[in-house]
Amino acid sequence: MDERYEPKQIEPKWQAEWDREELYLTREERDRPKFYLLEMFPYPSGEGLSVGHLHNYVPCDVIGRFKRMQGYSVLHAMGWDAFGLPAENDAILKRLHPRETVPRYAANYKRQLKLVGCAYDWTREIDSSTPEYYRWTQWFFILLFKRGLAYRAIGSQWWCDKCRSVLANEQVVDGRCWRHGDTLVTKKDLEQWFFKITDYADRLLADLAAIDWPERIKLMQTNWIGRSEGAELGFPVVGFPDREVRFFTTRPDTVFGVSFMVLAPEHPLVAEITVQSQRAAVDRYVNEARRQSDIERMSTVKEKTGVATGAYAHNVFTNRDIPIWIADYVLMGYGTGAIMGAPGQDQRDFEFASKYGLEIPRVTTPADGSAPPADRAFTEPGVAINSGFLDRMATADAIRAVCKFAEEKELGRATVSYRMRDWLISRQRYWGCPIPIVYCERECGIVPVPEDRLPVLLPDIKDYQPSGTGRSPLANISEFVNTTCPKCGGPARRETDTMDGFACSSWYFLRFASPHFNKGAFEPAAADYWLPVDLYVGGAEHAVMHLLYARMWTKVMFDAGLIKFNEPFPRLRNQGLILAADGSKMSKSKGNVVTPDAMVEKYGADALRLWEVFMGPFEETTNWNEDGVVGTARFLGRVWAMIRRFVEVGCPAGAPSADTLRWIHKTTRTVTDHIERLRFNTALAALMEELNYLARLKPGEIGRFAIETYVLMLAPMAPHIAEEFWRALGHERSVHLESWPKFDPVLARDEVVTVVVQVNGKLRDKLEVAVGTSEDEIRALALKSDAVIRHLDGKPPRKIIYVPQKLLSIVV
RNA sequence: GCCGGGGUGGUGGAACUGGUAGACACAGAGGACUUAAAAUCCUCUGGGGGUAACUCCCCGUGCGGGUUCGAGUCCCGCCCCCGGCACCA
Repeated sequence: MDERYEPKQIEPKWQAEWDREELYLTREERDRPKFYLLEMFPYPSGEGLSVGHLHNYVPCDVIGRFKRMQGYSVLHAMGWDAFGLPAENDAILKRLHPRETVPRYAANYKRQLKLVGCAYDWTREIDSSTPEYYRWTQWFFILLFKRGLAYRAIGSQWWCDKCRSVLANEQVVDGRCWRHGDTLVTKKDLEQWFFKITDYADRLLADLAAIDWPERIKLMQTNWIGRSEGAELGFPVVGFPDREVRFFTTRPDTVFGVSFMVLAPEHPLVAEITVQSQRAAVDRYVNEARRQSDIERMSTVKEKTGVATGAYAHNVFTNRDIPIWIADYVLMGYGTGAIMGAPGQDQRDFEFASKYGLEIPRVTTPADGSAPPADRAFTEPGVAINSGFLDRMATADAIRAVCKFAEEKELGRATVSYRMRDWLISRQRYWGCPIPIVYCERECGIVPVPEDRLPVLLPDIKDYQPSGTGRSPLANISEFVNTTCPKCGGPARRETDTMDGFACSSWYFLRFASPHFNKGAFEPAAADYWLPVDLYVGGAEHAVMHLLYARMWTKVMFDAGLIKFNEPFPRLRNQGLILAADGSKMSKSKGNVVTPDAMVEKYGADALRLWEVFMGPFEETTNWNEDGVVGTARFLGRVWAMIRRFVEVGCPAGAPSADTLRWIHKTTRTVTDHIERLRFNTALAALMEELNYLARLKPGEIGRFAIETYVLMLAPMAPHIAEEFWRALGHERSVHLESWPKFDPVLARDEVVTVVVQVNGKLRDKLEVAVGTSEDEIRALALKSDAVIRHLDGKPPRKIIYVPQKLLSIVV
């Protein structure tokens, strides 16, 4: 060993050696317990990895190495979420081609991950933009299609002018595009492909109970799915014998208080029922609503607006005709696009009715007999009044009664509504997985491409820029578009839209189990062994996108009998964000990105790794502070000095003292426990504490056992230096093939404990006593203590509380 | 507005189920080594006060109350920060 710790002398050397030994190939030994560890696979960006990204990858690498040492077969691989808008947008900006940039960026990510010593099995690397991969994305599309879960529909869709494509609901954030925060989305009428995720709403909701995920992610999904129980009812339109306004309500008990109806401006009935005198005003309002951005339209602070259609509906409960209005607070996409106005019991309806002078009947009153508020709606459950056959019923009973009545009279039924919409997956873009569908020009209609003719290859074209016409650039490639119908052989045209990038990431976790399998998306036996993922780690930003989609696809595969599990990620954790030193986000445009390359150059990969885990709790957001790397580098230098001294005197076997033995076992216990609980910062602190103890001893007093145990525990976090130590200690084989040390709880036990003595709840003395000292002895010792006597002030103790081996509390 | 998460020294953060607040580090101060500097090592380091000295005293985990022998931790009421949702009938 050199006198000084020089990371540059050892890190490249061991990385090359590990590669040569193929140390990190997955050991797929099916009789061993398995551990499938997975980070959300990244979209390789041109900016490369920052030290912020490593706050995810380094701790996961620690877990993978730790589990491997514990004897698990570990699957830990990396791949690239390469298809999709982010990659294409970047290439457009740089006037390059994604086919060129994506592999280049991915290679750079890979280089950086290797630079910091991450132990991925690179023989399992995957790239979602390669035909070997997207062939199976297409296969899944067809699976969904065949199961009735992929359908085509026309409708008003979110459109981003910068992406020049439609977007899914999940990709619209605050009325803006998820990739272009400065661009408000608009609506466009297009025929599009959807996945019927709403069919899975109930299961996606119910199965959340059984998975170990951060509570806040579960909540976001729960809110996103937005399940509401209620009833769907219909009131006839006066003067239109075969027309009715159908509406959904969560409060069918308030039907006797319905004094008006409101349709969404886009509602198809509007054009039909509007009376001549109102037509101009209605048209103006509808156009205005369409022009408005949704961020304006959905603002809750905005005053309610609306226009009467002049038409009336018949409230079959009150037997009265009530006006039908249109208003933009009613959304076409939820329920039926129409509501009943019950202003006495709904605050929004109350505001609307107040503004337009509509009647405000009160049909619910507080159960305790108090008066309902006069200046707003009473929205709580209570007791029905002025409600015919519902009078005096509690809200819950009245709801049931109305549903029963409605079913008997065929007016409607109890039902459940969700705010989640189907997943719009068509994109009018080039860089995505082609949708494997053909439109037959004779009579076969929509025909899926047969499985044995997959993949539908993405043509290699130069001008891939989105057209903005609502059609993908693929529509201009006649060789691609024109084909024959797989069914009848007649002339046919290909679907030219590509899939949302989130389709590719909805099944990739299965691909790692058998990444080169070419007879299916995955090899069943491999999937059975490895899946589901034992620990899934990624950012919280995917809560209602990737994480919801992947759960849906998994359930589809489960239903199709392809896999035996129905949740892909039973245990999920979100790593905390690393911000720049000033608390802002790291970005190239701000020039505040700290790269692993710079940190490795300055301090070495191991010191960087240690600081990544030491700077704070894994799941919490922290600001980057380079000074900390100095500290972890210094720590490694001190370990180096200790081990060098030990090696120089010939690695004496030594006979550790009881104290030393206790330190070893206690530290092993702490480090094991804390890594398991993903508390890497405190695991490392325990190793630092033990070093502070060991470094004061002479090599002969420490002994080989203590040194080796220490090196083994350091290995997952600082793999290079640990390898250097291990070999210097005379071992032929890599430290990373060794077993994780076990601790002996008996040897870890303290011989002396500190018992705290309190008088009236304040700490007054500390007694160092042998473990097992009796309460009586401790009481006697405490009452003899000068400090205690002083604070007792001559009074006799009224009460003494004893917490064994910990504390004695005297009350006077 | 609603729903989560959080607020602890100069800084990052420790403190398992109510039981020694500030582990482990960073920064800072002083000292050793050195011609000097860097590196390294040692000591001190929440605030205030007291003492010849100490094993001394008081205060202290966003704010105000409460429960308890004992509260960073539990309860009630506020303030602030971060994240999510936001007219979903």
